[in-house]
Amino acid sequence: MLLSKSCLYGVRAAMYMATLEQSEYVTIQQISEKLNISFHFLTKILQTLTENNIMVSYRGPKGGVALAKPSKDIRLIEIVDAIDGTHIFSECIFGLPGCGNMTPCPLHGEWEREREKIRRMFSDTTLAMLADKINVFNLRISDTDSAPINAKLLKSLTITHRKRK
Amino acid sequence: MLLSKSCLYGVRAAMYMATLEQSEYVTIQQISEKLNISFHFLTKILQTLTENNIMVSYRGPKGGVALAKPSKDIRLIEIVDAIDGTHIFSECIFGLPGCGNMTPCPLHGEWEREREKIRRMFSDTTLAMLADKINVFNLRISDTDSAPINAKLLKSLTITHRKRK
DNA sequence: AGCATTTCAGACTCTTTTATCTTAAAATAA
DNA sequence: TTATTTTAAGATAAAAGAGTCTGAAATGCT
Repeated sequence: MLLSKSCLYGVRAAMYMATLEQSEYVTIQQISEKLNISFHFLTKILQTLTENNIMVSYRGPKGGVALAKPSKDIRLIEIVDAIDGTHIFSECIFGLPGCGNMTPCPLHGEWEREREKIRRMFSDTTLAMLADKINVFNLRISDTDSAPINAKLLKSLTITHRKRK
Repeated sequence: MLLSKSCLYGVRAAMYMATLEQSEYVTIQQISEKLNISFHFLTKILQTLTENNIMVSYRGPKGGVALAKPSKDIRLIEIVDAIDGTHIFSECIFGLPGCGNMTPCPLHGEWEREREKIRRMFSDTTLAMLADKINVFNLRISDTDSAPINAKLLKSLTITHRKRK
């Protein structure tokens, strides 16, 4: 698994909040129920995101968490970096410490290119983009509800979105 | 980490054996010392590879393990599939079960493309190719010995190898 | 002020992965 | 046969990841 479970939960929570697109606080309880994630576990994860200024939190009644910035200004890579760390995208594919341009492993160059593409995928994607897709196509974000969609329609969007870059 | 430690160790051991390119058995003891991997742990990993017909083993004096086929006929993907399983390259990036073309997650299309490229990287690479690189450029395969190389020279090889496809 | 609500902080448990240790089994050579 | 070398197999231990629980701190409401 490329991303840890904590990271996946954090991303999914952030996507959910982006789909609401409201300036009010949402309780972690609500998010955990909607996404079918353990409340206490999610609490810990979202704490990390508030520490990293991706979310803001407020205690007490009417409290909860909210995105710290408009969803169009939050990129997936910020969340991944905050929770799983930046090393994912600098690590040797064979786990060799010190693998780099000067002392490369046999697949260093190839993997460097691939992991850079993945990183770009994460940094090219904003929460707003994801939220749009989720709303327009009723895409799945939880592991419980299924959301059968118009696959052909989605494909066309995906390609368009790619070409724009 | 994309690949488990077991998988990394298995790949490194296979690469090492490919650099020797001899038809005789190599003891796991020797491999573990050369690559600085726990002997008993490596033994278990290589057992998996013999079960999957990637290596053959022989007990007793003069025994050890050997590649089951010429190194040019063994592709990296075989080792990865044998140890970490094939699910790596079919998994949803957000870990959502059932994510697919009919019920996709918001990044399904993008990730499907990337993971397919990674899989291709593994299936395009044979042990012989890796062994060649290691021998010619004295590349590192262990975490102990460092092997400073001619970076510019390597880069040219890497690009050539890419263009051939 | 007192109470209910909600995040925060830390300790704790459970599970999986990683690693080690011990003994058995197989093959070889003397 | 017997000693030796080596993989096979299983039990156990350590570390990391995933998840749970409890109490404290902050906030709003009555």
